[in-house]
Amino acid sequence: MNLIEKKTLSRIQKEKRSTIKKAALEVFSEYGLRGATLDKIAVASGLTKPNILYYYSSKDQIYFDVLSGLLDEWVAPLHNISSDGDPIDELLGYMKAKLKMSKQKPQESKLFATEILHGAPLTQNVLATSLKQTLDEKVAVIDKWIEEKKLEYVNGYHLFFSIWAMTQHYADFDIQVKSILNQSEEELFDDAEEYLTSVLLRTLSVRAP
Amino acid sequence: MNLIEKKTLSRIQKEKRSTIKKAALEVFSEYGLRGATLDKIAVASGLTKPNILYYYSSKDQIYFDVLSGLLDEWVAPLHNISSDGDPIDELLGYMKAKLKMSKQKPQESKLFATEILHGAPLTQNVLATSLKQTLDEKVAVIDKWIEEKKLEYVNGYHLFFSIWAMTQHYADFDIQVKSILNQSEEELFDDAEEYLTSVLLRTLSVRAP
DNA sequence: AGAAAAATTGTCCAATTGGTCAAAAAATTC
DNA sequence: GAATTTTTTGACCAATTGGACAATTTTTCT
Repeated sequence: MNLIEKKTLSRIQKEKRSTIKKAALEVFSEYGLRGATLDKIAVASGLTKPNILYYYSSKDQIYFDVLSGLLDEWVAPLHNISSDGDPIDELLGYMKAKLKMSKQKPQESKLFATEILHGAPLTQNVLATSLKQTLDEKVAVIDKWIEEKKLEYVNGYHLFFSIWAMTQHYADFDIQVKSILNQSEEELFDDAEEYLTSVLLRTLSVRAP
Repeated sequence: MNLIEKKTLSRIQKEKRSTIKKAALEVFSEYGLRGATLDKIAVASGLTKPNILYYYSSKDQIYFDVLSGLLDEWVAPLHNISSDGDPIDELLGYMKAKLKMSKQKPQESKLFATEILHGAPLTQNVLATSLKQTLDEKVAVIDKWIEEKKLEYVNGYHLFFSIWAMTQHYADFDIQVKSILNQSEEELFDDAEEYLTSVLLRTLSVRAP
């Protein structure tokens, strides 16, 4: 019986797949696709290697499944940007949601970063279609706000790029950040939020001198 | 004869090591340390595998050498920030220098990013000492500028983090950026520079509303 | 309970990989 | 130009790795 094609998964199947995915996220985010081994995933999950291969047909399949589950979650906060709201509130809220994800889900952020960094072999499709479409919509919202004089002019695409870059930096490069700042994670992210809020506020609400 | 301990390298040694490093940078930046293989480096360099191992005692040694050469280059622009100059000119200049590096040396940026992302096994020392020291100095310069009222208050550390994040994003995540924007590299980096200049100008020169 | 299906595992295999080594080839030195 | 040193390479090896598979155990269904 091919598990992949089956529609309803049993309790055990759901549990074990979830266990495997959780362990795989740990291992993949630390070592990348090629650096991760089935043995490491086996140890991390408490299962045997053949048992893992009973639930997934290959290492690549596990990687693909983990990453797929991640993509939606990663793009989700974008959908919460409402064209009806106050532009600055909406964009500040988006930044804060992204920063929160960096704090609470650094492994996911790192896995995603590694994937893109190494050429997005599995996700290039999604990036060029689904993500692009969603982002185009949100940039259109920004352009509309600008036209309605609710927002100073700003390049929408690069605005989103910079929000992604600045917020994810605290997850992806945490080692660097923490080796420079000797703070608790709480302090660090509080300072980061204060700084990013300030940057965004100034960028969005003031005409360039 | 142990090449590592020899002080003067022959012409051939210099050439071959340089060839190997160049090829290794390509391979390491695309696949990471663990994903890169000696065979790939051999093909990319046009040398045989044992010949590579004649010049470097191990794959890790090559990686270490490539990364070491990179670190200085990567931190270098920081040194050009002069406390005598105009704060905004100095920081804008720094941002532009970093953005230029992202455009011209994406492989180096990606290799560095991968290293940090995966826990900086070889560079954590340098980060915590040399980089931290240099950055501390430059943050002190910023704090001095603020005290002298030449600059509005800004968190110096997070300012640098955000400059790093925003500029390196265009190299490290180029696949994502390019799958969203269908522009030539020239246009893309021109727009990026314009946007980042605007963000930085507004961040540095205007009191938050 | 007993049959059938699903889950688990020990054992094994072929491919890849980092690295060795002795011999050959090329360059350098005298 | 012969001797010596340096460079290059083909052949090889041991370890790791992704994965196959048959046998066993556990769960599910009637």
